[in-house]
Amino acid sequence: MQARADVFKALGHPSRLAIIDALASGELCVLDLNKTVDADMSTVSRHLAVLRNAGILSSQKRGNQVFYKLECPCITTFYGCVESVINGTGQPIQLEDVK
Amino acid sequence: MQARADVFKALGHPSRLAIIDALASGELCVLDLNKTVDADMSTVSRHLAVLRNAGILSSQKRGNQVFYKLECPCITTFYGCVESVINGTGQPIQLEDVK
DNA sequence: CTGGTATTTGCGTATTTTGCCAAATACCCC
DNA sequence: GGGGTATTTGGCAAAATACGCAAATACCAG
Repeated sequence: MQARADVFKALGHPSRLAIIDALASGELCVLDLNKTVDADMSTVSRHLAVLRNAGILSSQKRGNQVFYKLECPCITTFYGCVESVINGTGQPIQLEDVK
Repeated sequence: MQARADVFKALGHPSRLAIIDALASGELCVLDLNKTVDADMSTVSRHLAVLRNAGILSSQKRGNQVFYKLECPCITTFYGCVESVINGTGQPIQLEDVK
């Protein structure tokens, strides 16, 4: 249960979701990812470490750079469900609660 | 993107996952949930608020008590994928990286 | 309205997360 | 070896989370 929570926790940051989005179309190096995330490169590197430690990404060093890859593309299939949560599909959500 | 992250963040705590598990079979009141979670009732209440604010649960007050219900049962379909992340199914995960 | 049960909220504290800078490390090319 | 690029790590401060206790609130029953 803690292990599950760790995976979700790793997904619980906008920058990390942006990284996953970027990696959905193929592997990228840190510098590439840094262009899409708008944070210090060291910060991006730490986000990548979080995702890698959770098992969501894998890394491979090639020459000068480190390439990251989505280890589990099924992650992106979550989004449909997450969107429905956000939009309140299924049941009305009290908007003042969602805020 | 922030909204997505908020949903995942809400899922990123073992007690909250336990709550979702318990609610998978039907709605329950706070006292019932408190039995399955092992934390102060006030803490459980706060976890419930987090899940509700994320749109994952809805609440309905009936008489003396408040019943919580899974708003989006598709959440539990995440688990298959999460398990595969945990187990490293799909692609080999370097264990020394996952640590 | 009084007592009792169910739930939430205020508050203080401990812990975790985030993010930057600067320094360290790794690797390539010359 | 020396310089340059790519990435990670140490250290620190700010912000967010987690959690228990006690108090507040809501509601039912008598």
